[in-house]
Amino acid sequence: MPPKGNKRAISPKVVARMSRYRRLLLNLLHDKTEAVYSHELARLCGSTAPQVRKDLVTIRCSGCPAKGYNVRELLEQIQEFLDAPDGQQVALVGVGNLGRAILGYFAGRRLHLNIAAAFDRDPEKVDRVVHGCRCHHLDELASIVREKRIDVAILAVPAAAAQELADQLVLAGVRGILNFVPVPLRVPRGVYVEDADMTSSLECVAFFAREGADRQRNTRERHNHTG
Amino acid sequence: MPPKGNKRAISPKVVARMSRYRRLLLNLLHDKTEAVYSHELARLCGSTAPQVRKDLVTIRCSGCPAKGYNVRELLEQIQEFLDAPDGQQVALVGVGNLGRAILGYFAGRRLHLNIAAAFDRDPEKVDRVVHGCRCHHLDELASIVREKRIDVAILAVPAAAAQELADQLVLAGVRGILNFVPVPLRVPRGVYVEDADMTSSLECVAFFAREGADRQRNTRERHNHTG
DNA sequence: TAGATTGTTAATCGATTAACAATC
DNA sequence: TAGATTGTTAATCGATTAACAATC
Repeated sequence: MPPKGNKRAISPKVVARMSRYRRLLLNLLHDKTEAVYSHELARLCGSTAPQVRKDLVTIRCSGCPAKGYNVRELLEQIQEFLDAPDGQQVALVGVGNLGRAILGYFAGRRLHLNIAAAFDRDPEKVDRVVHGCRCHHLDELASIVREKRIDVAILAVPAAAAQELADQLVLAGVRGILNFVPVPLRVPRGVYVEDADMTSSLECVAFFAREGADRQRNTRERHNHTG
Repeated sequence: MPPKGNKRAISPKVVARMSRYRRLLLNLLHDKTEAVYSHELARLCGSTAPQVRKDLVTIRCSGCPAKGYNVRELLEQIQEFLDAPDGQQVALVGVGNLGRAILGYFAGRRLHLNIAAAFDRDPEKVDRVVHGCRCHHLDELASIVREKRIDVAILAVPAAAAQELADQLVLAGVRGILNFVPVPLRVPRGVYVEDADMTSSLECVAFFAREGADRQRNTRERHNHTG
């Protein structure tokens, strides 16, 4: 029995969809579109109209039957839902091939998330600046995480070091980890881990490429009769 | 109503878990462990014993109450389930920061999946070899995909080019796409797409780091009373 | 008003979890 | 036999989907 509390629980899937709605709404705003219907948003993000409406109700957004949803209003409410008022600081742990690519990837984007520090054990990397982010030695992890009030971490280290570093991160105050290491992390309650295991994902794609199964989203396409 | 057919459908989640079991079993084999119980596997991969047993039943693996599951046998059956008999060829489309990191990541691993070719539009990258993989011009995509019998693709290109390239890939015979581009791809039925949207994942982690929600897996920890 | 959309409430679907007989 | 595990069958849970009254 989950505690439920006074608010209904938000599932990771809902948050991920919010993130996608935000991106689409930014595009629509850029195109000076003033209002959207749920079925338009659904088409743009590969979902369904009822799903979109339900998501928007979840975060107390409302539209009107005549015009749909006001893009600017919707965007503001989704931002308010997704973003911390003062932004959030992120640490990258592990500056190998993948770590550097991740830095480069996020450096280009204007997120409310800021990669405030990177960490590695390799002296070659320490004190260098990669894609605008300073790399520190792992020894400084706890102090810098505390100092910069970092509460999110991206873990991209060798498998053998993953659990130990996760423990250190949690001890230092990190409450969420995006885990690129193909190792299941054990974390205390209250800490959120999302696995981004590329090997597992690729093997899954290969399996269905071979076996020819559809994922559910494709099945839904039938309902989006547009044009 | 999904067609169901004569075999029960396999869900992506099951396949992803199989991939994780495989990795753990390889470790166990390396340690010369001969047999495992479901609860040991469950602990190692952050799942539950009934879940593991059900998964193994799904692919017709059986264990015996006295010894659990034979590691070597289990591994063989999971390999048979996951891997194509003759291997599968993969194309990487987009050799930017992320693309190169992906190449480096998979180059180190011995998978039954082989990244057979990379593609980019940039003349600077064409004909270069990155992490052991030759980079071709996008113009050659269709011919090389057909020639090398590639049926899986990793998409890591700018958002604006994603849909067009996905269309080309599908036309050339690709049946599965691992999509790192934060754009929903429209593909015909029978083509499987898995989204690996890092921005969305990171925003999700940041949200729960702030809101302090547990993911379900953490809740399950209570059942694994070990030691 | 008529047509289309919103947002709620109920129904369906699937996956996870629990319970238990069979097995070693 | 006794204790623990396997694998099945039933129950629970949550999320998605459908149905419909309210709204513009």
